[in-house]
Amino acid sequence: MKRSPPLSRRTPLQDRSRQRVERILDAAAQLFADQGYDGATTEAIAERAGTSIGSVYQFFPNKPAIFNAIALRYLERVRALFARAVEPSAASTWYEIVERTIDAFAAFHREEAGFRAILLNWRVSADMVLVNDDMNRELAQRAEQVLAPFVPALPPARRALVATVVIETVSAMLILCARRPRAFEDAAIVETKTMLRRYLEPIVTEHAAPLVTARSRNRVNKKSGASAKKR
Amino acid sequence: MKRSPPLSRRTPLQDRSRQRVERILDAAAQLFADQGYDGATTEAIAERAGTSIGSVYQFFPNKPAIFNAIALRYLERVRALFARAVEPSAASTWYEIVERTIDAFAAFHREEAGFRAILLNWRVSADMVLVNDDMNRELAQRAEQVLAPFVPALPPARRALVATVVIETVSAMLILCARRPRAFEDAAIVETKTMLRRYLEPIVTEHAAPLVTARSRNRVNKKSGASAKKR
Amino acid sequence: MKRSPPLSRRTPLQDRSRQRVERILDAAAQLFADQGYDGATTEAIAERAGTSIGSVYQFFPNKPAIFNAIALRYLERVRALFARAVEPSAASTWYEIVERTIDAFAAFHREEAGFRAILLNWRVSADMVLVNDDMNRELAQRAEQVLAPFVPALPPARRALVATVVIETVSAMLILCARRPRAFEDAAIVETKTMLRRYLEPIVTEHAAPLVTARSRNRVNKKSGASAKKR
Amino acid sequence: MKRSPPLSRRTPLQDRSRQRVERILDAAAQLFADQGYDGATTEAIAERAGTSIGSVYQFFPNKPAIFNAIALRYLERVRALFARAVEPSAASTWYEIVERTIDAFAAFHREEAGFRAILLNWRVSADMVLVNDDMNRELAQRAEQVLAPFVPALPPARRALVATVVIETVSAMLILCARRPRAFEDAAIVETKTMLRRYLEPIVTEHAAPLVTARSRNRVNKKSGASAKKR
DNA sequence: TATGAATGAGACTTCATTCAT
DNA sequence: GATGAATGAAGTCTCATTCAT
Repeated sequence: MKRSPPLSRRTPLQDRSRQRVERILDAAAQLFADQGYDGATTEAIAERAGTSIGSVYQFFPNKPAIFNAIALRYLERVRALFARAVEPSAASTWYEIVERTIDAFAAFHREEAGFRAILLNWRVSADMVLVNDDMNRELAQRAEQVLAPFVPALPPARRALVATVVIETVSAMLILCARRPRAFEDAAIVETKTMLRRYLEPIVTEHAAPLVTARSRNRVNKKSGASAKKR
Repeated sequence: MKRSPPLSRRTPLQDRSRQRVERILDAAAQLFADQGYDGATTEAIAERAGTSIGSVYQFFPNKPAIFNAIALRYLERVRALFARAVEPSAASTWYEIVERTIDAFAAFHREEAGFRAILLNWRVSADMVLVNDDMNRELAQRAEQVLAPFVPALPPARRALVATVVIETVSAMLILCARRPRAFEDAAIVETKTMLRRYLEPIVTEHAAPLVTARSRNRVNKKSGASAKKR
Repeated sequence: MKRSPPLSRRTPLQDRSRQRVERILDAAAQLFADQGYDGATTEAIAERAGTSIGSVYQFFPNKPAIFNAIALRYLERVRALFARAVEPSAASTWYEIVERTIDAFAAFHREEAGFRAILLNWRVSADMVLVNDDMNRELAQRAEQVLAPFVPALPPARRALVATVVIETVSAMLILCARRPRAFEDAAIVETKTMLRRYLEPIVTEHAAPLVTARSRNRVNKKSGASAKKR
Repeated sequence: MKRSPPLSRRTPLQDRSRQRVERILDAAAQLFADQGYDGATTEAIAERAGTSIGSVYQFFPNKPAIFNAIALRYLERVRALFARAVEPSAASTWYEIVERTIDAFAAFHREEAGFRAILLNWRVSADMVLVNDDMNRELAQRAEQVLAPFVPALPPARRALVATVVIETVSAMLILCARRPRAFEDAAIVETKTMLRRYLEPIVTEHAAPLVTARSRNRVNKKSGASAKKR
């Protein structure tokens, strides 16, 4: 009897809801960036999102939950960003991957004020889950996997540590750059790349393969050596 | 009543004041460490300091000022720490200095919960000054000076950048360690030292001496070596 | 579409509406009983009624209206209850009627949690009408009529007062019993009956008949059992 | 050194606090009476008390606590009222005590709007403790003690029940009177006294003493009989 | 100067009610 | 009619800061 497609009725509603949620998150991210977490009131978030405070609380139980949702949303983008940067396109040396990844993240940090806001406003207390640390942990795990083929002879524990050091270093440098003029950023990124290249090169060379022939070892040396010379 | 010699009276008074201020800062640092900045109410700080909220406001205009004062107090200790670690005792290679400094800071981070609290609770907004960034900036400047004799041929701009990268890297790793089990810390410090050694070694080697062979001099001269010599 | 005979269509519609209203009232009564008036949200009422909040507001202009409707619904049942209890079946003495009525109401109170909820949640403010007071007022009027034949000589004003006192007393005792263990209830009802018998007996005896001889009046005064027997 | 009497400093503070608390309770009682419990906002209470909302929350953790405090304050007065009414002044018959008590409570109900507000605004939910029921329970216990000497042969359980019935009856009648014109009240009180006299008289007579001589029984009879005749 | 009661702006949150679909 | 997302007024409560004693 009520055969009219329920989806055609539901879907726009759900779409509107989703849009509303997105608008709330956008507004909150902007305000967190402009005023800091504390400075952004839930009322102001609702207003900037063009909705009512009641609607905000329909979707989020409290303010930290909004923060968490933004962080989660950025985590998705960060995952995609990372996946794209490290995807094994032809002829990628390990250092090309490192460079590409750093550049991609630098651009992301530079363009996404909301992302910087999340990184800068994270608190130990206040019900905030999934933050800086967690994001970096996940990235480090993915970096491990990317690193693995290049250093098959490296013990997993050390490999995890190396990945963590790399990720944390890049993260720290990018957060630092957010507080410095643009000119600094460019130079700092170059420097960071240099540091990581010099750090990783011996590791890759030494653990390139559990048993390597002279030929393959040479090949490896030439490869990384060449890219290293470029800078 | 106000007849007694002002000095003999003043001094104990000032002493008492100073003690009170110290007690307030100690209490606040502990509470910031335990509950976070927001979680620590001014009332709680006063109570733990064994004084009244009114007295707290006699010495500090507002809550961020307390935070800043703690940061400032730690800055003094950090300065001393750094000065001791880098002081040119006989036969110190550049790498020995780096290691000593890292070890000293690692111990400081480990033992001073209040210091960690300052680093972890710092906010962009909220009138908080002179933390993390500013401290690191100052440390970087001092590191530059320490570095200088080892790399006389390094252009000052690059030297500043290198110092900044080193300081920020160490800082980031120590903050990371604050959130990880102790076992991680030991390994991570070793790794960090390795990274910095590999990063700095070529820099020191290449810009080691003001007097170089003609060939190397030529290469150096082409690239800002002159300005380094003047100094 | 609106071609079908209005009546045949109307009736099921109205039936459905009526059912929906009943379900809403049932749900609300239960929730008022369980959570109190304030604790029962309109949303929860709609949900328990298996309908939507919008539909609730199709039938009731606001929350107090729901409360009032429940009260009204119970008033109907209370009327029927009272009517049945006092109906002049053969050989009813006035006291038998009193007892029967008390027993009937006690059972009703005991079994109808929703009814107790109405009595306990009624407020002076908040647009609540027709509860407790109004219900008791109406019952008192009916009680007057029941009482009348037994005390034809009692001035109407006093008769109204007596009826009110009786009704309010029973009402108070039953509400009290709602908060006490069952054992208390049984004893309290016996006691209440005793009190009302002793209270009413002299009244009935004294005003038994509009015209009495001096002799009969004297006789009656000595012992009121006679009047009871007469009926 | 700081020998100045601390009490002279403290006491006025405590006095002011106490006064403030009293003012808050007065204001709240008035508002509960005027607007009902829900209608009285904590803000309005603070304003009428000539203080700030913050101060209100310094003394009371939440709104129900204010209600409870008022109830408690009235409980004290009710205790005093009851104690005075029943105190064994010379030549008090049991019925004189009943009458005096009812009159005292009637006056209290009539004059204390705040007390009526408490009785009318009590809720099942909402953290309200010590209410109507509890107050009546306590009064019933005291009434038991008052009753005891007059009915030494009455089993304690029945005595408790009788006391409860009496207290609840009076309570119900006085609450009823609060909603009726003054003229009604006067008549209703007379009627209530009559009912209670008729109810209690046989009880007192029958259980006056476990073993009584003819003389003492006569005395008792004359006593209660006399007072009964007065009305 | 020390105290802590008092202040009150403003935060978060709830829920009765409306209204577009 | 039915639905339930959206609304926003209004509530309770916290806590940094002030100020009279």
